[in-house]
Amino acid sequence: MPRVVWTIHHPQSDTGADDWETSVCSCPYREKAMARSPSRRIPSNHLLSALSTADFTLLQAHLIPVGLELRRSVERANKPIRHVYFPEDGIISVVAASTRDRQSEVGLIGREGMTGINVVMGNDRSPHLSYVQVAGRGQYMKADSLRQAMKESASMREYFLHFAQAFMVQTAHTAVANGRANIEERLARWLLMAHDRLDGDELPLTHEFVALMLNVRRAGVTVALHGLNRKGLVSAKRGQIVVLNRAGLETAANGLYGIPEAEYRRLTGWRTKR
Amino acid sequence: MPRVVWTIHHPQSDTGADDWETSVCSCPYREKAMARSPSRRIPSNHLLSALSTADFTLLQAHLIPVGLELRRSVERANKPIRHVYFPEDGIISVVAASTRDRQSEVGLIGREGMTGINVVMGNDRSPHLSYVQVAGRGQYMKADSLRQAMKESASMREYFLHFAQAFMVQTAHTAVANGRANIEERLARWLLMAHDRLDGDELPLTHEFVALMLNVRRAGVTVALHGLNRKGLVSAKRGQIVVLNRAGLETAANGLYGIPEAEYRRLTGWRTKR
DNA sequence: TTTCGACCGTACGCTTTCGTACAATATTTT
DNA sequence: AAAATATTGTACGAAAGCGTACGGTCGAAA
Repeated sequence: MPRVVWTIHHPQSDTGADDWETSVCSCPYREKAMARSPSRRIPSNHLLSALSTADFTLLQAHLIPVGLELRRSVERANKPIRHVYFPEDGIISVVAASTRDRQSEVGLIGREGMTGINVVMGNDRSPHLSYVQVAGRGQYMKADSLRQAMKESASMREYFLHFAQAFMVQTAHTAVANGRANIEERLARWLLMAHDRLDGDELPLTHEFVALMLNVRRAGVTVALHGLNRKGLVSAKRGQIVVLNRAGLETAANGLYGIPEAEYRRLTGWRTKR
Repeated sequence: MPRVVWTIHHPQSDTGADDWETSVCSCPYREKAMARSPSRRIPSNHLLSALSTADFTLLQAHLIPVGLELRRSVERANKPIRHVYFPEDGIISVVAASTRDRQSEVGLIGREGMTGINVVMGNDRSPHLSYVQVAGRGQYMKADSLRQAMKESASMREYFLHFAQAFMVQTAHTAVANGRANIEERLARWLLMAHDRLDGDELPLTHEFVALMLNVRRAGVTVALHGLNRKGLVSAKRGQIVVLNRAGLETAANGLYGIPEAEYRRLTGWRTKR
């Protein structure tokens, strides 16, 4: 396998965090929260928008809008976690590294969640690393502030723990996918997960990049993508994959997509795209 | 793939739970606990033995010794969890099922831990199932009693959450192993994990059985086992695999073994065999 | 002691994926 | 506009693993 190429072209990485305030979240939790407190400025991160007003207030002063630039390192392996991120657009991926050249994505976090699960679970580090894989924007805050807020609010702590549980299920299904699915199935699953976490249907992804995520050859992704294309499920331009038919992709994922998503729904109220 | 054959021969399954009181745990945590309260009857489950006397007292009255018979179902997918188990010998495995015939082991629990992580995390169910994969013995209690105890003791709750975190790391590395390792490497990893959780060096496992765990052909296990045998790391009889050289197996696992184990150590104090 | 089923060793053709390579095209830089 | 670079399409032999099958052996039950 060739060395990882990190100078990947990502059109989205230019946009920065300028327009984060104008973004729209159609999830019903937001409407409810709006009704509770119309003046409250609610970020489109699902966890933040679903918090009660009281809980959100505990966090509000600590949250800082931030652009998630491609490759920004969010957590390092076995180093103290200083900040946690609540993405609103873009993807942060969690990677387990057994050796330096044997890394593998084990989970993916976007607008449905947060980084720093270990902080939520009462710890300060983990052997995984995570970094921004698709540029976007979000909010972040000091890990210590989060700890303080969770100490003050049991409901917040419980809610974030629910998210952690759903994330565990995602990781488990990554293991299943790696063990028992072919490239096309895994690609379908990954595209759906990315689609859920990004604005629009056009995903700014190169084949090389997706290959990294799936731990397969770049050429393998190209071929699998042609397969999905032939079925009319996606179209592809240079550096871009367009989702045309979500339902079809779910079929193509052959049971690998859906169970973790149902857990996100059940435990945190987050709905994926339809 | 032929339908799962569950009538596997397991010598150990006869022994039942008769001798659980006589088993010895050499972990230093036990010694310490003994010193604190010499009359306290400490199970050889690591989590239980490492609890403070006060915390253990909260659980003690609820714990019931139990034989873990092969195939006993411990948790069902999406069904309320009624009991949690603290194994002392034997292996319980956690399985994610994307479809009925596409199951995959995502984690493995023995004397270092407990089932019911979801209960610890404030929930009552999970989409995974778990059942006894290698017969043994342990203690179990009602999930509600555990909830009550955790409500009364923050330190217990935190400690069990630490275990849950280490378990997450194990799951993540299962994903890595499934994605990037060959059969022999995965076999070495799995044997080490099983060895850590069972008494003695003789593991009562058939090839068919290990193949189920690793999601590979039975014949693939046979061949891989010969590879390890040729290197002098294991020997094998009918229905039994004997670990001869742990250090060698760790080398053979090629980086796939060790990181989760270090987390168990760091977060819960559990030491694997040497 | 014999019988029978569980378990293990081995083989063969097939499929998937890999590693690698090279050319063609799109985009950015000079 | 030309050059450099990034990205994609495609190909080919090699390797790993699969599905399947069959015979041999061990151990438990009759």
